[in-house]
Amino acid sequence: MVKSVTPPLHHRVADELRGRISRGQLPVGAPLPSEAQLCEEFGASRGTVRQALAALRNEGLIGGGQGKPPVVRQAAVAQPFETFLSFTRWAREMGREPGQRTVEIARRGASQVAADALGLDEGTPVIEVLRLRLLDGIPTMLERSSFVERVGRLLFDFDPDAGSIYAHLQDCGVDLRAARHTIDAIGANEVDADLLTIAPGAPLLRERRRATDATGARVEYGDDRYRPDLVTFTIDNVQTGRVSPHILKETS
Amino acid sequence: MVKSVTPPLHHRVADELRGRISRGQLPVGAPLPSEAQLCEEFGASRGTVRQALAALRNEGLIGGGQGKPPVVRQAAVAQPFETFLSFTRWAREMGREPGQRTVEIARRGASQVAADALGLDEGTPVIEVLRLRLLDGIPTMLERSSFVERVGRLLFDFDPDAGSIYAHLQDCGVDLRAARHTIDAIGANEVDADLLTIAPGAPLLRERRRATDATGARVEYGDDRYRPDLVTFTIDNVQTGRVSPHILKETS
DNA sequence: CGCGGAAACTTGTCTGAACAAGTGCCGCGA
DNA sequence: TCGCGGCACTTGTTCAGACAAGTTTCCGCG
Repeated sequence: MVKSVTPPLHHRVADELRGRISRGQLPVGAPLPSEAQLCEEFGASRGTVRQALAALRNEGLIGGGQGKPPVVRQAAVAQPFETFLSFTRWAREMGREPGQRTVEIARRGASQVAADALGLDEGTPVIEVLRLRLLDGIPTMLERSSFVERVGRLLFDFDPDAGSIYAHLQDCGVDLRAARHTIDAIGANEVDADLLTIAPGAPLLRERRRATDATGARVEYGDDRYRPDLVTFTIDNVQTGRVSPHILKETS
Repeated sequence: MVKSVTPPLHHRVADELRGRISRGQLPVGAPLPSEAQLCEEFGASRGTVRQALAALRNEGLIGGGQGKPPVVRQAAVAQPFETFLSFTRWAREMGREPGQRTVEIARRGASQVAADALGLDEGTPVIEVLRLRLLDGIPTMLERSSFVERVGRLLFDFDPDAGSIYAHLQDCGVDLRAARHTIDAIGANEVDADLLTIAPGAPLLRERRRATDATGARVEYGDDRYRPDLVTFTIDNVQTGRVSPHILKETS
């Protein structure tokens, strides 16, 4: 039984506007309808409409100043967040062909490290996924994920070789909101070396990830190991101005 | 004549709360005062307080769900730009004692890699600096920098063991403005291993840097190699919101 | 003592209103 | 014709109130 409630009005307004922008109905640079017009169109009060506009502003979709109607800024924003979350999407954006092979998916007691990162007791059941990621057929990254049971459960009725785990979770109503990534280097162990077709002990670029949902509850602990000759991380910094540092993964 | 207007109330509320969080007055995990309490404290209406809380929420500073008071998610963070630029300042902010030993400072023809990064011809004179950086006396990072001659020249009337090269350049009117950092992993070579007191071939976390001044001219190419057991990079991502991801270096 | 449920409390959503502040345009006057 | 003032329109800020929905607390009943 799916609980099917109509989403809040300000969400519907925001979604509708997002849709018009992404459909090109509101082209880049075009001014949005005034708040008063939106109020009338959606039968909402101004506060509600402003709430929707604030959301779009946050996403960088619209900009504009006082006295002037808001203006469409850009159609598709590649959130840096996605960069780390969806290997599939990232690869395609780079013009490479993503591939993957699920080595293992299992329900077992959390390891010391994973339990610690998820705030669980060691041995609490979690769902572990071990996937080998390919770029144009070349083994590129090894992904070890531990999901808390509440979320990982959703993965058993899903073919992990089909596509993005995150996209599937999103569809199931899990909304990954924030993540903390820790980047370091580590030597390849026997398993790493075997799957990534490199020598044991070879340096790997490691990204460990702790993802949380909207409530701040920890949902996933991940350990991704990249071949540093194939993937690097890039950060752009600007001292003055308010350009946000951009994080990119790049292939070489 | 400075136009001194009092900022909007919801900004003042948000700033005050941000301050309490970064001062540790509201520790991580602690619940914020309820909206009603904040209304009374600031003499604001609930709408205004909610506007302030919404700002903090999409900065990722607070989280929480309906029915529960919002919870402090993470403390405020340092300026990401400085993080990569000044080892000295970063170390002190971490409460560690920075140290350094200048292994070499020389004027010589640029290597292939450095020339490429600086947009020079191979063999064009550059100033190269090789410094070993210490944390609490422990060799932690090996820094190889190549400065274009115009800037590097300023380094000869400066004691590189005294403190920050960047601070000195800033004093000399060189205005480092932007940088692109590329992060990967690499095995330690003989020199690295010797200076960092690790085994040859051990994995190192490498950050390569291309810094430009205000005019966009390339000024420095750097290759920093960190012991991954001592230093990691951390990136915080929040999905909604236009908030810049924060990049941190952390010691372990 | 334990458990269920009601009550109190908290945040989420929405409305309607008012004033301030910034922008753009139109028309009047020089 | 040109310039400038003012008006109409827009967004920004703030308030007060109402109901919905989720959480916590606590009391009374078994």
